[in-house]
Amino acid sequence: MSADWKETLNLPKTPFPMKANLTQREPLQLKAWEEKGIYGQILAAREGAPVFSFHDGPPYANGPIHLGHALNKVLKDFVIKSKTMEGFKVTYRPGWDCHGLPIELQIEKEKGRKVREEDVHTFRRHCREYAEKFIALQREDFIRLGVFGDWQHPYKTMDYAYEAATARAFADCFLKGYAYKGMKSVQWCIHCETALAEAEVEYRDHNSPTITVKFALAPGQAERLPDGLPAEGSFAVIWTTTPWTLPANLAVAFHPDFTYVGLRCGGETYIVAEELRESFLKETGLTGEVVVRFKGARMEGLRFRHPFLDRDSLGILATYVTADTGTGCVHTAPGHGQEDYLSGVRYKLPILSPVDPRGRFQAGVEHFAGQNVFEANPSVVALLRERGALLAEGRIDHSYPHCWRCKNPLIFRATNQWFISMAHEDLRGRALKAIDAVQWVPVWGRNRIHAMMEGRPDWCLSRQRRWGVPITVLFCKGCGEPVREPALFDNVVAAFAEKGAGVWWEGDPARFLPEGFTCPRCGGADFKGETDILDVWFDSGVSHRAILGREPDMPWPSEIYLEGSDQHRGWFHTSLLTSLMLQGSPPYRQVLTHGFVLDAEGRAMSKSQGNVISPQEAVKKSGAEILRLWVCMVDYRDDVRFSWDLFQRIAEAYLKIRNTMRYLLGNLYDFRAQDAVPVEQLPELDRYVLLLLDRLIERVTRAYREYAFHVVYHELLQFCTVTLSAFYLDILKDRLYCSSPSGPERRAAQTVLYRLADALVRLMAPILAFTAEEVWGNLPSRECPSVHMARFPKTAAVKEDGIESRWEALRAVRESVNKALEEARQRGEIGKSLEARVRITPDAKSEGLLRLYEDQLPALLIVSQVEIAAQGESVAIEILPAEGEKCTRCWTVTTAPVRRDDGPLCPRCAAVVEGLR
RNA sequence: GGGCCUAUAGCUCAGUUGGUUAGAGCGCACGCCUGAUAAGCGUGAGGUCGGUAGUUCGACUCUACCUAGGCCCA
Repeated sequence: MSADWKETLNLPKTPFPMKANLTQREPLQLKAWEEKGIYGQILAAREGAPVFSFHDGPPYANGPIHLGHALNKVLKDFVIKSKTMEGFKVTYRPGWDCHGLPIELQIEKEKGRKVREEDVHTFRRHCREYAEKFIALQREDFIRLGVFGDWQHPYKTMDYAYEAATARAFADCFLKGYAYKGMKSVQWCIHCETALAEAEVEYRDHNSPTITVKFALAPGQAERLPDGLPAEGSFAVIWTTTPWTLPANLAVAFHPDFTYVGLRCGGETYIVAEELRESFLKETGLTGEVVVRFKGARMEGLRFRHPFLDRDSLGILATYVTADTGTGCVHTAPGHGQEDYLSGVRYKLPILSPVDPRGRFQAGVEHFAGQNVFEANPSVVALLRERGALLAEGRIDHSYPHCWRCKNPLIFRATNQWFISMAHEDLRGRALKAIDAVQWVPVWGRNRIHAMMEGRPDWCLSRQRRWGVPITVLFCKGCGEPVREPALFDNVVAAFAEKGAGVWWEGDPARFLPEGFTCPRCGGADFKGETDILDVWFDSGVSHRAILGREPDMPWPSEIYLEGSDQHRGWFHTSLLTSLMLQGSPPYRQVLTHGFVLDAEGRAMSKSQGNVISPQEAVKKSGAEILRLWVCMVDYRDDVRFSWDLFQRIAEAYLKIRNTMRYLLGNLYDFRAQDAVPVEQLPELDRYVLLLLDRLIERVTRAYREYAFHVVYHELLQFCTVTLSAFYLDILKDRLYCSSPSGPERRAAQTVLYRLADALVRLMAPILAFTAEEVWGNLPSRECPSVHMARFPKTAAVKEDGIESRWEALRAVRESVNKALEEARQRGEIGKSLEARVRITPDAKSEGLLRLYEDQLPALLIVSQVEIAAQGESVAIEILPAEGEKCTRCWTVTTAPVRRDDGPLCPRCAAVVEGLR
């Protein structure tokens, strides 16, 4: 009768649960962290350490966070936690972007149109409260993800101190000569009498007149014309749906690469794009033949006569000219169209827009003064007909911009706006140079932002809005000159810092001028305040100035900016510009970008597609840890996919890592640091595994340094599954369970397990922030209260010649034996591998190795017996039933059983049991 | 329409300067174990490397075009 030997085995024991129960456990962990002030403790633990300056890009304080936010903040947390574990002191002060149109629109939506009548202070208070509400909401969600930072003191662009810093930054740009006031064409509602932002424009169908108009070639250009184009009686023919913009016409645009033709119709020659010749003839009912062909590029610089005004219209080139409608010659009024405006700027044309805010032509406009522009359309057509310039007219239904509020059609109107000049002090050139001084990850980010910087127009800073930082400029009422008195700005900034930017609208802003100030230009003493506010991109673009360099732990510049790749146009871009204006060099040394979160099919998530998954759902389902692991696993430099299927897979991978850690802990319940066996006394297998651990540490810490977090994931998981679970730990079971509890064999194994647990928990801590802490608390001993205060593990620098190649060969043998065992198992000859006896016939190459390790092979292969046969031609493996009797304690089959009343034991177990008495 | 980018097994990733039968983990299938047990182990099946054309003795790797998708513009 065999006894129950289980009592005599050292089976794993641990309070560390197999089931993670993350959704319940994480909130408790967060609470514990909060109670002991983990973030402050970490910083305290790094007192005196080198500082790694990290600056947070502020998300917009609107709406709950989505997966993109989660991706961004978790990546930042990886950086912060890993840099901290590298030994740096890393302060993380999160921020929020609070001003701007989206919040204004939300307030108008929530409170109705009446808020538009409210005074600016009440309105701004609504906006402020709205932003606060979402900051609180988003903050909770970010904290829930396990992101450490100074959540009690985030920066907000609406903080009084921040608003003051923004105003200071603008003032400096202005005083340095970068900011100027100029004209720009914007979408304008003549009913609401306001400029509209892109988000406020709705496209709906509209019925418009269409007219085909000829512009005569101005005289005296014969030598510049393409051969065959008559100097007299030639016309460029334009087509437009907005006749009323003709009084503002200043140019005719041609596509440089299109082929144009001169069409002889009666006595006149009409210039149209060749591709549109047929539709032109059809539209006008004319017949004609081609007399000349030339490229559009030939038209540049030619002059045409305005059809009813006494001025010329310039021939210009533009690649936005299309060949699907019209004539290929495009009527260009820089004051009445976005593209027209850009062309106007390029060709230095005036930005003519002789229309008042209510949509009426201004007094000086010949023929149409005082008329509403839409109502003026027929008058313009009539005048064209009268002058013989009208070749055709008709009507068209097309998509046209409308005001989202009053639903009326919009017009493009040039208005006065503040700009940052890209040319002043060679800002553009310096920006392009600065881009090359920054390290862009991935590298293509450099080309992306470089192209954007190269092609961008001057930065329009003005917004005709209320929720933002005012442009604090005063103009002399006498001569219109803006005041450049530094004391004005000092006063404004001081007032903002104390009471917020809202004070600009309290009373006369001229009160900020020094006593008795008069206009240096005309001596005037009356001043008028600017009413525009700053573009929100200016707010966030000066965050480096507002936040960095004010305390020693957050020096300027930031080591790194880390945001989505859309920020090449956004925050990276504006921050670079402000920094060059204010500091002369970039605000960051390195810029990392991540891609966007897509659905399972690789499509963008959108409400209309109904494929949106929220981080809140994910956290609720499986816990923040799994979401963090998702962020870690994917290569964020490209777009990343998210699906529940994938999420499930990650949860399983998590369990693998968790269980591996649990197993390590479970075998350390009776181990203390002083029980450790010196490395040189460890069995070779153990030393080999420590060597593999060294390799892992090297690879993982390098991956962290390179921000290649997906490599961390794969390395850790690979190590847990392949090296530990399937190899080392499986082999170790016998030694751990069956040896004498405090004997050298078991203590050696435990020494390694402890090293493994200690190293792995540190390596995974930046990613698995919750689980690592849980493991840390279950280690036999720890050097600090939190794993997040600890450092990354050091390699033990195990150096042993040949150990690796020998063990790789042994593992190859193990693989072959496993195959053979499986075959035997399939044949029903054996069940578990301990029932087997393995006969290996070595070849010349392997014999030495096998004989050298002969006595270790049964343990290594987890079989009962191994026999090395005489050398053969090639390696052969035979599986036979093990000979002898099964040890009732360790289940190996032994040929030398020790017979006892309570069943046979193998000699090892007999000795151990004896020792236990 | 333009700029930048992506495309390797069902999923997440490796694939060095172009050089043998393209790798791993997960998942899946089948089996073992029942002393990590809502665990552990083993074996196996999965890929015309998005498509087409080219350069080359040779292309997942280089070039062009195309397709699908992403971000930013227009």
